[in-house]
Amino acid sequence: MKPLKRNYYMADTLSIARDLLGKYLVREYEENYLIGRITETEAYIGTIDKACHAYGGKVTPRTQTLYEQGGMSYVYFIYGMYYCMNVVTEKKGSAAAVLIRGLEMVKGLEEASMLRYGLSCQELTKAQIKNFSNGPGKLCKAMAITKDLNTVDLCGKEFFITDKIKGVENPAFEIAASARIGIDYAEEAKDFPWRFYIK
DNA sequence: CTGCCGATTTAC
DNA sequence: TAAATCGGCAGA
Repeated sequence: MKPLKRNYYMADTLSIARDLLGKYLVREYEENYLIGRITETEAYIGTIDKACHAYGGKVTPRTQTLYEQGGMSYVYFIYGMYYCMNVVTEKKGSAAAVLIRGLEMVKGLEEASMLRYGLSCQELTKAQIKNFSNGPGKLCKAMAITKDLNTVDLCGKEFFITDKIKGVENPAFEIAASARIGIDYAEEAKDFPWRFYIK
């Protein structure tokens, strides 16, 4: 497994958000690998986007990570109980990122199932399987992604994204776009078609 | 220090 | 449809 390199993340944020679909988020966790295929993303671009935490150049302890160079992780805590994981994009000083909103687990199922539901994967209902990691908070729970993984360099070996996993097929897919979820407060930005997902 | 709000999820 | 649950942030 070869992590995507730094230059991959220094590009245009919308292009990266689309291109991350079908790639694999890899997390080394207690001697195992938890791996999920990315199925849904959203772009956030501070300069022009009222939904971005760093809109208008806002700097706070939390948003500092968004100004890092592309390829860093941005993990934040939300609604008192969930984490969301982003990939920081563009050059240092530019606040932009891609939120990972959906995964299809391809490795580490048993461990992920314990993390997500406290159950062995054999015990899961159809509904639980369907809802396993199809949301930003859910996938962070399934992969044990917490604030400890904020501002981690995804060009490292323990937590990264790659385009191929040995023994795992890369199915063809079509990309769809839509408005982003859960940002009704963001005025004109709420309609930007910056959500991308595999049909 | 106080009070409101949130890039969500789940239960009712 | 609404509760859960608490850190982040702005304003006093």
